Amino acid sequence: MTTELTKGEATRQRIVALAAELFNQRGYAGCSIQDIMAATGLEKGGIYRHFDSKEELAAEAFDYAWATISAVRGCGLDSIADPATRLKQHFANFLLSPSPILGGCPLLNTAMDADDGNPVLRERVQNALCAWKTAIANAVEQGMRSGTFRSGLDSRAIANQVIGTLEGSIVLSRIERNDQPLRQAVARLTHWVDSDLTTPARQ
Amino acid sequence: MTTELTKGEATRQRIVALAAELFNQRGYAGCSIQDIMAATGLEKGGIYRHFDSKEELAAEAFDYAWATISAVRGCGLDSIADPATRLKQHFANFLLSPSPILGGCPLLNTAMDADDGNPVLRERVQNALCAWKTAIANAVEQGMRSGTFRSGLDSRAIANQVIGTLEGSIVLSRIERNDQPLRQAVARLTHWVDSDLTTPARQ
Amino acid sequence: MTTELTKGEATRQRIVALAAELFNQRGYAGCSIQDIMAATGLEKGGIYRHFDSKEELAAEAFDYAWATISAVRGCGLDSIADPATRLKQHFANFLLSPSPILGGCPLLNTAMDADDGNPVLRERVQNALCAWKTAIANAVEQGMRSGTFRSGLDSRAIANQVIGTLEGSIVLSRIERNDQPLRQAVARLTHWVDSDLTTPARQ
Amino acid sequence: MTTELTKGEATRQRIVALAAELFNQRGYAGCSIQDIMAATGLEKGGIYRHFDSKEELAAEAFDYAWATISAVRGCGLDSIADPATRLKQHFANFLLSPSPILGGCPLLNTAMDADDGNPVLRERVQNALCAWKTAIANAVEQGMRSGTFRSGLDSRAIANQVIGTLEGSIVLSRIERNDQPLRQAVARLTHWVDSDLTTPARQ
DNA sequence: ACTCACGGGACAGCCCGTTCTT
DNA sequence: AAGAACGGGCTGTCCCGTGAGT
Repeated sequence: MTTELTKGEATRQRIVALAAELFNQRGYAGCSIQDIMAATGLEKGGIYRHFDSKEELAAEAFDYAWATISAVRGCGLDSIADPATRLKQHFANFLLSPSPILGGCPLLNTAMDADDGNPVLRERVQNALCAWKTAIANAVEQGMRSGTFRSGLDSRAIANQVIGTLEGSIVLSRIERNDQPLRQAVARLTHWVDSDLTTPARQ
Repeated sequence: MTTELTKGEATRQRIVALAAELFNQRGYAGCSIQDIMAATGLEKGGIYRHFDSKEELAAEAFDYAWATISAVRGCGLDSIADPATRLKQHFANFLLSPSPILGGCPLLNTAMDADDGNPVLRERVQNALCAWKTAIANAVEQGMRSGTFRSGLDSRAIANQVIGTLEGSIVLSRIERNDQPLRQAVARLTHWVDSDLTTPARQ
Repeated sequence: MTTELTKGEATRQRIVALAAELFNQRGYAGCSIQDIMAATGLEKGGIYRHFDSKEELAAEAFDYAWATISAVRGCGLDSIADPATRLKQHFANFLLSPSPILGGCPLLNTAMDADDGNPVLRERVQNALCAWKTAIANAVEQGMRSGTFRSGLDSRAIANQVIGTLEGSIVLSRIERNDQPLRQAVARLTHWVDSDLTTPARQ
Repeated sequence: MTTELTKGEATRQRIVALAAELFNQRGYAGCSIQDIMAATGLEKGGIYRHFDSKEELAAEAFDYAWATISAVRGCGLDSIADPATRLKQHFANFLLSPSPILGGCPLLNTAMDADDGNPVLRERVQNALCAWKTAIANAVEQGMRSGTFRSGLDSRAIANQVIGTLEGSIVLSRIERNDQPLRQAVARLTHWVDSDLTTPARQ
């Protein structure tokens, strides 16, 4: 079932998709409307027809980028019943390459950008982070209920660990232009799920 | 023994210190020379007398910020002979608060900022990261030689893990405006040193 | 029939007209874009949209000023067939007051300003002077051909005399803030045409 | 008899002489202290030791330039008793070349420069003009008293004519980079003295 | 008597975000 | 949807005048 789009709506989505990439690479302040004009081939009026301000466009671009990358990171997870396997697949998905959105993780990038003086974006980042964290925590709790994971785990703390480790190693990989740190992080998190979280009996 | 400074040098250092804070909070593109003028109380001529360009100032500001925060994070480490204890003290130093440089970790912030189109800054970030990583890896290797740590460890991989986890949780703490993720990361890394790296015999 | 102008063209002409006055009063170096901003009520972006540089604006402003003042000095001349009468009317037009362009003669002022280091303006001044000189010389030659003036006159030399005398007395009038020198010059030139140039027979 | 100068006074006069040339060529606004530093080989402090401000230096420079060029224009005049001959020698002196002060006539240049916003300079220009005018008028009146000139002449008006014609043709010569207009003016003024001012009897 | 570092202030040209007119 | 128009901010430069040092 293909969604039918008006011509205007198609243009709007094209702008969002291209802007998402640019904002993710150069940051909010580092990417001008001019840059987006060049990428889309539209004139200024053609862009401002669809968005009231750069900030609004940036917010939509973040949502788009986050949805896109979340789809990759969550790829195939729904069909996995076992929480441990599901988590490990989630980690493995981070190595799918190349990243669908150039410039690293939109969550990270936008968080840095929006930390000062852009409350609209900041809130979206917080919501995205919260949703991600909840998804991981839910998996952990489901695992505890089902006996896959040993009981007594702090699911929110584990989610923090997972996300922190992944995002941190994404930064390292970006600085070094080398995905080794990320691969190591995925390997270690995977091993951690098996060795520390899973109930000894089942292992 | 106080270092004697010329008036100009004192002004220059004052500019660097204030600019470091501003750049760290708002990013390179998000912080204008005007902002630095306002912070220092100097006029433009008074700033550009000391620096040829904004980029040069930013580079020096990063060096200053990194040196400052490195001093905090490395506080008291020299007098600790045991590598395991030294690493754990290093982790604990991340919780010293408030951070001497507002706005989070300069390495992280500058990495995001300089990733595109500022090769000068980028190189400094890479060097800083490399130095940090080497320091941790050296501690690990020293520990392996002395028997404190079990042999066969990949010191560079461990350094990646440590730095990735710390930086990642700093991002989370910043997004949530809550230092809990960072505290959890420090706790987990500390526990990890004791449980995974240290030789079973000694434990 | 009014000429229809786009909004931008109207703004552009307004800038030129106001800048012409300011440049003529204060000189190229003595009049900043800020001054023109204040006079026009426009911001910098609104001015630089229409002109690539201050120099380009100054060149157009000179052309405008010269065209304006030339219109005054040439007022009514086309309908005068007799060269002697036409010349005398030309002189008399210099006393029309107040000058449509404040600050004296644009030719003089711009010549002083552009003499060093502004070849673009300098050339326009030279062209303007050349055109003026030619117009006067043509009148003299026409007069010689028609018998109004005695033959054997050096028309270029006469033009030099006329222009030199007029411009020189404009300077004196400006220094003294008193139009008496200019009035005397006009009177003397007028008498000179009648007594020295005109053929004795006709007088 | 050589005037004995302290070292400081010699430096001061050297500054004035060099500044006079520069100001005359580039104008007050177009000539910076930096330029004078380069010309004199002095540092800024070495210049400001002798003058409180650029304006004061400019005023002295004008006086120097005017005195210098007046000496040339008045060269040999004192020993000429006959006013007509003296005036004609005065005119001829304008063709002495090269001008001792580059950049044209300081009176003209400074008048243009100082017309707006530099009352100190403006007054000196007015005084210089007044003195010049008086000198010419005095010669005319002396000639009328002695019978060399026909009576009834308006000596001030004649002075205006003379000065206006000379200064105007200096401008033309400068614009065209050709001293022909000035030579023609001198020739015409000389002829004028003989034909119009001198008593017919004597001629 | 002079040097040189220093800082305040203005300026030119550029670019960006946004609106208004087609 | 295009694009002209405009307000505003920003960077880097220059210049003037001061003051500490030599």
